[in-house]
Amino acid sequence: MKNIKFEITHESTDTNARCGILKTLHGDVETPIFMPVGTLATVKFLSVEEIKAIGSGIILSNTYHLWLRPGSDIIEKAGGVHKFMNYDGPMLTDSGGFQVFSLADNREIKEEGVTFRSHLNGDKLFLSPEKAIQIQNQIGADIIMSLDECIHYPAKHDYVKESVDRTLRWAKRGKETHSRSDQALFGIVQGGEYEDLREYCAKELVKMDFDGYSIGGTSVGEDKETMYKMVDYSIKHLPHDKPRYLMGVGAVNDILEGIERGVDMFDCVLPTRIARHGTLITSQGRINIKRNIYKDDFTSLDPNCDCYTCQNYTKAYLNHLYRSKEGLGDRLCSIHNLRFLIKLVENARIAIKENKFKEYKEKIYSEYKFDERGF
RNA sequence: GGAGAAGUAGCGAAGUGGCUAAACGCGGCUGACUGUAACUCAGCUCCCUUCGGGUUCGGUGGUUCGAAUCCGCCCUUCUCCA
Repeated sequence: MKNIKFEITHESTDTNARCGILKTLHGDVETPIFMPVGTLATVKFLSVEEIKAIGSGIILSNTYHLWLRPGSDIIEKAGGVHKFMNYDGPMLTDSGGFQVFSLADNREIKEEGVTFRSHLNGDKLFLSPEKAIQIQNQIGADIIMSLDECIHYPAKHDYVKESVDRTLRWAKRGKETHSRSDQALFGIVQGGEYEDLREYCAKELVKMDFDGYSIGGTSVGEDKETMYKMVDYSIKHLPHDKPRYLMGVGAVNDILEGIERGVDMFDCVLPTRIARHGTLITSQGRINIKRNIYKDDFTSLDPNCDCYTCQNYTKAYLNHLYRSKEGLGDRLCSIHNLRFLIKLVENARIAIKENKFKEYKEKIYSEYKFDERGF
């Protein structure tokens, strides 16, 4: 049984952007795609029905977090993560590699794997590339990731080289461990901001022949221009006919820049996290709905948005929900932010098919007011 | 009418001679957030301001080198008894 199939349906003539279909056993996903993050087998605050209603084609979950709670055995016993959370669409799991980065205070990296201190109770945990795959086999997502080391920025060339070599050995070990033919396995390109290391890592991964390739180690503190270079350096050496996934990227301009460079998949916690913190992404830029000026603003968030929130609620009401710390606000704003990005990418697909992606990007940029840092 | 208790910044509440423009919490304002330890975190919140300065702790008059803190009187609120 073939795990996934990727078909390129259109290549834009004005940029490197392309459209495709990712066929999984839980349904087809049109690319480019933005994937909402549901770390603990839940996109925070949203029901599966709501996730589907916003047009989400595929969602993410996380190996490290599900391993700790409820435990991958429980998920396996439930019949896999799809059944566990009552979701029948495509799903992807991250390997725990990002937690090697984000829980850096509590871990030690060795050739064999990573020793963690559980962020929940301090338990000593050991995650190896084999273990990361075994857990993901138990969880049962359609697409799974190799364990990688996501490196801080900036990092010295020597260290990055050493780390990339280890990530490559981990990728190989993970691939040899992978036992489920119904799950696609992606390798992850690292290499920091160094062109030679990105190239080296990409080429070595391609030799191992993964089902798809992720670009990792971005949005870890570098400026945007550097990040785009990291993408350029990596993507250049990836096979044309395999999906490319830019991990952890979800700012409006970053998605558009990624698509322009030939990225097929994105995921990011940004839309859901900032939604919970009261920040909303609109076609005119970000707004903070908690601000006083929205207290009696009875217009909708974004006149151009077709989401449930914009169709039914006013800024004044959302402002009230946040001031009152009512969870409905977090939910409604998460729906909006996710729908905004999903729609952004849906329209990008249309533009690509018409060979007008560049024009599309420029139109978005002309309306969207970025702050001085580019968000 | 009598007996107690209390009045501190928008609110609640510490402080009971100098280290106090006054802890802390709430409320308010602003900002951050990119493969989720995040319904979180950071800053500001008497007035003018860059340093710095100016007015504060119910009112008023004292004591003291120095008072939100001690004393007198006045005002207000609460509780209990008649």
